Amino acid sequence: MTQKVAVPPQLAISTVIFALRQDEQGNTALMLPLVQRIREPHLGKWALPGGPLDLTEDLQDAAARNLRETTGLEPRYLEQLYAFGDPGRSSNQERVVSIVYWALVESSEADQALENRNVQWFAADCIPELAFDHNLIVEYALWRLRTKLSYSRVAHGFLGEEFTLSQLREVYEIVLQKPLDKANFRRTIEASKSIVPTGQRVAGGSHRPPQLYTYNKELNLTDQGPLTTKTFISNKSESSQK
Amino acid sequence: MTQKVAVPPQLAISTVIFALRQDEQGNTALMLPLVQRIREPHLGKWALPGGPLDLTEDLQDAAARNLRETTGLEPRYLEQLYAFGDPGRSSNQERVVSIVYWALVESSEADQALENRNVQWFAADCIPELAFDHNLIVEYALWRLRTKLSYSRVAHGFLGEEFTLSQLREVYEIVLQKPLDKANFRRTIEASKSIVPTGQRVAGGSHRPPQLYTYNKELNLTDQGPLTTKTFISNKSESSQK
DNA sequence: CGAGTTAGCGTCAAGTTGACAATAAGTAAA
DNA sequence: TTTACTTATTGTCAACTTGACGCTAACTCG
Repeated sequence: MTQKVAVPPQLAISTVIFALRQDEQGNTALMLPLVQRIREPHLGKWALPGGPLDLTEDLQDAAARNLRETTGLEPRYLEQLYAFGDPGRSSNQERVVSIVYWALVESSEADQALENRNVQWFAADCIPELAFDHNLIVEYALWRLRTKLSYSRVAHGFLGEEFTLSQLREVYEIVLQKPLDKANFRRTIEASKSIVPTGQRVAGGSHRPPQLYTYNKELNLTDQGPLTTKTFISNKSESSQK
Repeated sequence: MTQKVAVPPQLAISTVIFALRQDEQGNTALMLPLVQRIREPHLGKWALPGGPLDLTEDLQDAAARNLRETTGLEPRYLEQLYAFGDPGRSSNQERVVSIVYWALVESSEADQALENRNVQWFAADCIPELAFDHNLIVEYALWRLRTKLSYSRVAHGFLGEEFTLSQLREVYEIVLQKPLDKANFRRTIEASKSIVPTGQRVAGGSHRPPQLYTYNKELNLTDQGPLTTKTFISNKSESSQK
């Protein structure tokens, strides 16, 4: 085997950012932002946002910064996905180990996210050929999102502070790509105690006004990794006020 | 904030190795090997086996090597756990990001594992104060093992090629620390299709001879990380013959 | 006021789960 | 050889969960 490298493995952080957003046809779809590479290797190809790790920066902070820098948004949910480190996944000149995070951002904000020649949003089920092993990474992140949605309560990462059951169900339907029974969905969610009615209703629709709910902050969702890792489910109140 | 480091973050691999083994009282217990640190920082404390990443080595291979070097054993199951990278988790002099794997080794072999002044096995529920953040890591690995045992079929990582349902149930009972109903356990496992009867029985006990089973190799257990990562459920036939 | 629309509740059958009783098939003692 | 004992394996039943689906509630709009 040839000695390919003279420098130690590089460490990088990348982030798979999910949001529900309008696609070209105006339908709400699960989408993610990609950046176009402006240098070799893989110049010109689309890739996950990411970059090297700052020397004194926490891994998760780096992922959040990363997200902020490419989209201008704050994560509502952020969790480590996996560390990818195959030799040769980057190029033969250098070895890069990427610690990848996945994030959810609020849909209402995602529509105003940065977008330009270098940053573009793609529908999750319609991703072009990406640089490096990023197609694999996106696949895995998608799988994790879908799996986690089913057994955990991460869906509110897409929503604002308050939402109706229908909105919540819509999130599930779009992400899982299948229709859910209204009544059973309500039953399941209510049994999980993960939401609390605010007492307010949404007037204005030409139908019975729905209850508004908030997420139950008492409840510790499920694992987001080891416990010391700071829990990253932001509330509106923590970040900037509208 | 002070500039603490002059060199880039170091990359290390560590492994949490689980086996069922006889403890001092002769009971079978969930145990793991630790190594004593022979240099600063944390000189003298117990720590997870691990070391720096070889330049051209796959992450998972490094974990397996690691395991082999400290215990002399081959992993029967190996999966990435998490990447730990808090600045300051190692020392103020250097920053180390550890990619941690967890492994299962076969119980029958684990009893013959290497053990000396530098390597010692500890009961999982009785771990001393460890170096770095390794107590946290062990806690998390334990949580993952227990969770995964319940919804996935990793238990055979502790067993040989053939085993009886009682042996399998004993693995569950020891790891989950609670008794399980014989009949219901059988029903659940059989429904999962994860085991296949070999047709052979174990004679010799003063009771009805039990069936022997093998794991169903057709079945892809569950996620061990992204799909390209080589699946690491070794069969006896792959490694050395007894 | 009636039509249209979504919200929210109720019901039922099928499937799953936990507790536990009953039978099977060996070995060892009487 | 028969009986006692032990674990294996099968069976049953009630409680709970899940999916399918219908019905009523409460709005707006024409």
